[in-house]
Amino acid sequence: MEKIVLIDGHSILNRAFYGVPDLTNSEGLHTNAVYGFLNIMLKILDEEQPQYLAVAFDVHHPTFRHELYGEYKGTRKAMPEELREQVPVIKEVLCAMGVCILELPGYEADDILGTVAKRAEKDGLAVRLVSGDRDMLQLASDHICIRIPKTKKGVTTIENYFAADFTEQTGVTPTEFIDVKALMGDTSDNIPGVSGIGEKTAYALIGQYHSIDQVFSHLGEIKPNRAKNALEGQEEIARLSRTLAEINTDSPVEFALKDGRLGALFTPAAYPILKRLELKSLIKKFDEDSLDNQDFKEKIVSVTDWFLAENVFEQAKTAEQLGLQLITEGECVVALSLCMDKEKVYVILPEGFITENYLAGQAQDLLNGKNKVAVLNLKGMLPFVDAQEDPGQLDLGVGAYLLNPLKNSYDCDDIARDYLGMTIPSRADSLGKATLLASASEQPEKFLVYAGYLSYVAFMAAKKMETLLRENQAWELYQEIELPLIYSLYGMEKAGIRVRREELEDYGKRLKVRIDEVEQSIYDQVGEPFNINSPKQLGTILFDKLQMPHAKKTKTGYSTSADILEKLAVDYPVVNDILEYRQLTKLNSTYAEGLAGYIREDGRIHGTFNQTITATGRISSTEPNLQNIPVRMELGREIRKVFVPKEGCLFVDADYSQIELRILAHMSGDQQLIEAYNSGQDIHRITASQVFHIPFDQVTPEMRRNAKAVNFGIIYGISAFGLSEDLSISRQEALDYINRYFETYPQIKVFLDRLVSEGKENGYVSTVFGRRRPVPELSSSNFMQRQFGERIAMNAPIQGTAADVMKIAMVRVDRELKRQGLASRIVLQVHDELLLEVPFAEEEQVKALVREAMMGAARMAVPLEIEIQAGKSWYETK
DNA sequence: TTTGTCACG
DNA sequence: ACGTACGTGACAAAC
Repeated sequence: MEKIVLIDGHSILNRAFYGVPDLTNSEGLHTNAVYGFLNIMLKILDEEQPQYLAVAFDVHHPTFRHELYGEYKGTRKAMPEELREQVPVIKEVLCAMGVCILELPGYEADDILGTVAKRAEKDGLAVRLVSGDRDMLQLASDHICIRIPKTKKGVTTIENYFAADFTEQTGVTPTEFIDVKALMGDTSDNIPGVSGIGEKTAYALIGQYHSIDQVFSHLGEIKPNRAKNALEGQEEIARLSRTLAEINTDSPVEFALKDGRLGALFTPAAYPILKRLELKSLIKKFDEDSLDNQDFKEKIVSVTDWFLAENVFEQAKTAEQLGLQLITEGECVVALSLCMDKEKVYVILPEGFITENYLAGQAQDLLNGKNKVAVLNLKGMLPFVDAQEDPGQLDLGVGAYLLNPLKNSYDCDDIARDYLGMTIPSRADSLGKATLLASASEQPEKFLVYAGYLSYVAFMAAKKMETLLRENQAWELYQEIELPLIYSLYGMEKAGIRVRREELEDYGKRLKVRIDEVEQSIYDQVGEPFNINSPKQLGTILFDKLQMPHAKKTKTGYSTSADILEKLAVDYPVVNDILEYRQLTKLNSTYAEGLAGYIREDGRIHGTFNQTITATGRISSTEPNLQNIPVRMELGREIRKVFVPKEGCLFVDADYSQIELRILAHMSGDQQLIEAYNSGQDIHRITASQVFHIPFDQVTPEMRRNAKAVNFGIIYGISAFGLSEDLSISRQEALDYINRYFETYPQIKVFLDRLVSEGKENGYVSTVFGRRRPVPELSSSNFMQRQFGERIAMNAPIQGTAADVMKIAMVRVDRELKRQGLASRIVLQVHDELLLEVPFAEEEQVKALVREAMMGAARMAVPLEIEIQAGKSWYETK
């Protein structure tokens, strides 16, 4: 028997929207409903293996039901914007997949589905009708099965109803269900029903009399009296309700079975759409070979002959513009990809006389040459080439980051999609999990496509990127800050930082001794051993077994975070031990053991500094993260003793003092705050004195602490809730603080309001140096999201300007070190702090140089103060 | 792979 | 009624 699957489009989209957690692609487009819809559809198709498929949608148009009954709502219910925007998207996807879409003005999807289902049943097909809406159940029969997906905790189960299943469960037949609904009404569709008759009574009546007609014919004998009275005189309204509730199975829908013939869903047309939606698990289902890279393959010239390679490089040196990527892995050069016109791409492989060094040398010459060279990832090439920064170098990854810092990657396929409108396979699409080296030898064809695209995309996107950067007032930012910064960051990575391995191990051993003690003590106090690091187990022990009061819950269970535990610690001594245990195991796993794994042969840790991660313009640090080495607690701070300069050197550590608050003063132009800074006094104390109208020398430590928290709050995009949490005060008190603050510094209020309205108007906010951060949250229909957007709009320009200033300072420090011929070098940047490794003899010179470079990085309405300290370890520089 | 927690600015 | 301070990354546990 052949089979057709019919899907109620809006209903399933709706189910998916509420069942799948919020999901957006990097353009800020919501995709959760589309994703959930496709998953449900694929699951059903997989189970049913039908020959035919159609999806019905409502059209925004009054239906015959509205004509009958003006109050009828049906499907024209309010839809959140996040869902509404996904309606055209799912249609686009289905279209591209070749799925038949049915729409009929004047009829609802239900009617289309009912009509097609009945026709198909008559033609002898098995019918599977997929909907989230129980109204559909009236269509169930021996051959029509209604399937209702339910999502609980992310798991989708599907309830199935043939006519018999339905009757068994409800006691009425599917057709009788229409009459049930007519009596009880439906508030969501606004079907009136008979007032006074609820669900129970409706089922009972129809179960007994089988139809509205019969109910009213036997009105006299109906019990209880309450029901009888309710029904009296309501025959007309009941019949109207029945007409509204009944699905029309004879609507003029044009559908021939062959229109619904199911073909391959993962078509080349669907590929770019799912790519843009960034639905990774679905993209995986595309068969790579069926996708069309044919045109591109014809452009690729694979070069393994030295003479040919020489010839190509000779040509490249005279090309005005070229795309280049040295493809490397570990210490190896895997290939060089080179493109100088849109018709040809060279992939040059190390083989015979073409050595890895030769390729690196050629890449170096091209980077240092006169031509404009576009690359996807300059920092990745620097370990292999000795290149100098040059205005002709365009790093597309960094460029794309400046144009939109919210993306989660800036790989070749991202650049191709966003700047060339091209859909090309990602590395994983082409090569899977294989290494580059393995791919080059084991799947050379696929490797050539991957490698070829790298320089091709760089070449093709370069002009567009430069134009866009100029249009966005980001060109100067790129040229003056980000490009030279690539070299600074590489310098830090290459330098690394020396770590005393043995002392780190000793530190770890000391931790472990104490961990064992505390662990045992916790088990003794609680009465049983358990995994203290498991929030779930810990929650059970504390809040179920020991019956401690649980203030907050996360979505999966009790919250056991430090701020909750700290409140409990007053009454339950064991909680203190748990907090200590947490602290100790954190230090041990992340720092003692974690860092040890990164120490290289040279006794140093060479982390990675990422330039294209953060939304605000800061850099980030990974493998390991050297920007979150403990400092606030003494025990953690001890770790800094193992970070030491090399022999003959000391550390010079310089940090900006309150750079963000100073930037706030500058950007807002608030006279009061500017004067406060120019007075040179303790800023939080002045704030306290001015906000609370207290003489400066009468400010108590508590007042100062509160003022400091308010200052922080302002920078984070103030909210009464956040401040109240931070200070453990009431919302009202927090609000009073904020109001007083704004009375004291009125220009700051004006400034922050301006940032929000600017963000709403432009869709982005900017730093002093023109770095932009889009704030799509500001146009969300969700109140929380919008509020979040407002905080972002207030914070990003401040945090981002501070990041800009620090980047400028780093570039200035590097240039001065070089100009003055010094051997000192920056080894770490921690947002407002620079750590330099300095030969003894250079200490004073470097201190002066760094001070000048950092303080002079930007001209502001308030001085940029720095604190500078030298020491024999990072620990000593505080 | 996601969640909770916690280290930093 | 909702459920929040801004920006990161690593680890262990749970899914």
